[in-house]
Amino acid sequence: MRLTQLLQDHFGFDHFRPGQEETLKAVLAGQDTLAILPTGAGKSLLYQLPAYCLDGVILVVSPLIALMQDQADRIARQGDFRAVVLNSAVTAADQRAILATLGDYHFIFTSPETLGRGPIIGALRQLQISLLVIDEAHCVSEWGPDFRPEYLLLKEARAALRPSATLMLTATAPPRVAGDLLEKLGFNPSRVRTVRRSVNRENIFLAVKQVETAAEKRSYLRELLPRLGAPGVIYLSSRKEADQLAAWVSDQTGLRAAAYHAGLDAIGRYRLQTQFMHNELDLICATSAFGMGVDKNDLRYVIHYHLPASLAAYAQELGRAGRDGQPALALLLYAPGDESLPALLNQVELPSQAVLERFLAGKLPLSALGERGSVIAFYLRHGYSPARLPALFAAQGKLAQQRLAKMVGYVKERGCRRSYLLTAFGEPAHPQTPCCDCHQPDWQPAMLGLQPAAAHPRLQADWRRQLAALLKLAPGSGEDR
DNA sequence: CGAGAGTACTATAAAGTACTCTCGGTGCATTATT
Repeated sequence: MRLTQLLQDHFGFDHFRPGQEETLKAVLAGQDTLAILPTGAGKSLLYQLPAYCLDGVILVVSPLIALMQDQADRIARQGDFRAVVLNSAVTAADQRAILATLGDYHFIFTSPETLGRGPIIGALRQLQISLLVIDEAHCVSEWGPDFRPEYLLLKEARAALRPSATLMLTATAPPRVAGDLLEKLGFNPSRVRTVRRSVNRENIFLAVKQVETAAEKRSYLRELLPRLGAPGVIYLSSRKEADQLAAWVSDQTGLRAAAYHAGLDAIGRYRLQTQFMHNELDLICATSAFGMGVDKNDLRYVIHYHLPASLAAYAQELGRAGRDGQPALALLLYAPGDESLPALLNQVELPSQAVLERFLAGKLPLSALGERGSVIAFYLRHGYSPARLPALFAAQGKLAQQRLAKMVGYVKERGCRRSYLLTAFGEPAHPQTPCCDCHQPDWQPAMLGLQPAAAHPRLQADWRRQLAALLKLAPGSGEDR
């Protein structure tokens, strides 16, 4: 078989991983394809290998510019192809030079925002795009109108570029998200080939711990974390609380913890990721900023201190545990009322129907709407008729509500969490052993095969005093607060 | 929206009350007026 030959010759593998061959065949036959494959399934191969068969440029749209250069470098290092990056990190002079010689490249990596800007589409239109790749395609649905609206302009970009085929890649997309993203990209879903592998991760035990207060969450963690092993991740929905929890965990358990969120600058992020990769940290307390591009396959647990806004987001985040196939734990801590924060964020991020009506009636200037005003302005600037806006935002708001309800349903589930998750993703229920806390309410880390973390030289809890001694300061004189 | 922190007030001073304020996530892209 020719594909397998290419795989051997250029990548050194004997066999495709599940879903890869089916996706490649569809793409090479010119079919628009949505590939929903779990993490670690080798997604970049899905657009690298076609380069050996197709003439023309492969255009990859990806959400994080921080990862683009790395992706391009990796392809260039493999040898046979020229890859280039176009985004705001590229100087204007370099951009001009690249645009003038765009035909020399086999791979072009860019962001939806850059793609949506004038001259680049024009230059790309002169080329034959053999494959348009939309990486992390669930972002089209999740980041829809409010967060990164340029994702909705991909529909027009695709129409303008007329690629021979489009390949959409994601690790998690329940049927509703899949349908929504296809629609937002202007596809007729029935004419798109969907390759879907199960979201089930058999080595991950699923559990929810219901408590009454935040204090109970902490005392539970103090008891649990030392028995879980390392490394692990705790997700929170606020930066401040991530900072606080990291400090508290370090103090209370001696585990080496740090906080990761968008408040860190690029250097701080890089430093933390590197330390974590080298196992110089036991756990990271993170917001949703942590994830994409984190390539650590030995996470023993993913704990959610707060409720994610959707089951898709939860599946994405918990799926980062146990990529090595070894036992891992996905635990969600829940206190009554935890759903109010995601509910609020859902509500706040979109202009309300009442506000929209008053704006459309000319009774409210955009300038009075703050950030929501700029979202409205964005769509008007891009040719959306004002009359379409209420429906666009109403649909998004409803979708967000429904997603959150599914997430709450997971917490309340009594029968089998795994089956709940699977059915939400359109798969048959499938309990297993070990499975989840519904079947094993008295589960313990050791029963799951999780071992306590190796002890590391404990950080001195009273470093302040030690430092004072070192500096020969009188006790207390160095104290702030 | 609504919880929790912070401030002002009172007027023996201290501590309690009422109030106002702040926050609550993700990342592209930024290029200029008095």
